[in-house]
Amino acid sequence: MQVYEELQARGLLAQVTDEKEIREMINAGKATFYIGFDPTADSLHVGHFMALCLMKRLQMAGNKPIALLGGGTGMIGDPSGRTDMRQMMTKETIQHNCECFKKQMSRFIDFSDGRALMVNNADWLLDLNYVELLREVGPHFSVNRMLTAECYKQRMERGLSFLEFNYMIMQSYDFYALFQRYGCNMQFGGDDQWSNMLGGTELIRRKLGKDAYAMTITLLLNSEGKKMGKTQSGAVWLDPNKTTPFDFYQYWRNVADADVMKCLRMLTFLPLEQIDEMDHWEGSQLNQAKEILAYELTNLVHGEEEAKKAQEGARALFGTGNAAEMPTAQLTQEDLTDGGIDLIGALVKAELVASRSEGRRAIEQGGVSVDGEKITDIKYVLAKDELSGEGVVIKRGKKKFKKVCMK
RNA sequence: GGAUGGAUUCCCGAGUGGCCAAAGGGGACAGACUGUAAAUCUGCUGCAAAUUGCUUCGGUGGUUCGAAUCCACCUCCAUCCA
Repeated sequence: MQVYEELQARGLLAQVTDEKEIREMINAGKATFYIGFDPTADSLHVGHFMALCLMKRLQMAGNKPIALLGGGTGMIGDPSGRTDMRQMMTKETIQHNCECFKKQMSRFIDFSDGRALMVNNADWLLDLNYVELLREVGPHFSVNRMLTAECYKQRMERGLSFLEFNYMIMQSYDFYALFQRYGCNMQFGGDDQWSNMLGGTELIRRKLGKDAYAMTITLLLNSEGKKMGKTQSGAVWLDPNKTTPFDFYQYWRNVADADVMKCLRMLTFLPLEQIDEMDHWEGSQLNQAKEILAYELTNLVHGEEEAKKAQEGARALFGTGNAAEMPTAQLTQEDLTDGGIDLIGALVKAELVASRSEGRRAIEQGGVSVDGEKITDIKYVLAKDELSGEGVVIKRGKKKFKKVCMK
């Protein structure tokens, strides 16, 4: 099975400009393609991860990837699919974020010996002269048409600033610039980028009379139609300091039944035959599939060692097993009063609850246990000698827990 | 620039002088049931030294015994006109 067919079988492809041409080109390994990453945060998240995987798959098939950092487009902010305006970021933040992205990307993509490129659109966008740019590309964009673009739809109701309206033009200009500089003839991106990407192929055709292609990846939505990779507290990050490998593992371990197979197909590098075998699994057997999914992804993002640790820790908590790899919170002498700490305080210190009020509620509702024993007394105190050595395991709800011990 | 409407807690949204930490819904969290799933039911959802106290209703000042609510100014947003 060739790469295009594989992408298709995995359900990754959403829209393409010219199926036949693209299929031939990437199967033959002749494409130079780019994917843009706007530095909106100091870590990549799951959405980016999908794009990186795609990049890797295509690189393995002999195509040449260009990772484009949006140091310039980040100055504007992509309004696609958003209902509110993005916070404007300072140049320093953008610079910092670009550095972080760079480090993380190098883990996935082989940039050695020119097998892949990493460029920053700040290099050409920031020096553009307004009037020159207007004369150069302005005539090729129809405002009427831009306004009908899907990516602006939501914003037509709530307001769209001129700044953001220009995002499409910047992205189009990127493609045009990359085409000329590096012979980049294809652009990939999330499906929400479709109209922005078409802007680029259009511009290249009008300016240079040449063909360029665009292809989008299906957005990873759960069965409720929401973007996956988001939790109530924000995105699931690839940076272990922002989302611990254990939490990362748990996120995937906990996906809904309806979403497991889709995630395995779209996100992992497991052979399709193996995934197809799991396809008929049902009921509680799906838990195995979830474990595989969680392990595979944690392995890809954080490495084998972390993946194993996370799996161990999870098994220890939910079944019987070695508790050695549990996330731990350490207390210092200062946290203690009269040689102990009250349970509410310990919950707060271990970051299992956000405030003492929340901790109190959790205990009152029977959601807290210490070393497997449910505690309903809000005045419960942990003595110092309980905490020394191995410490105790405090569990809040079904899935949140921490080992608490003295430093 | 002009006219009108608006800004309330995580989100939507009621409240137009004391009965308001603020209805209702969503989400989140916890419990029951389960398979670390979904659905359902129940509880809960500002903070704390917790039958009480403190801080919240875009911002600043004012009126009042008392302000989310009234007044003034400011900021931002939407719609229409230019």
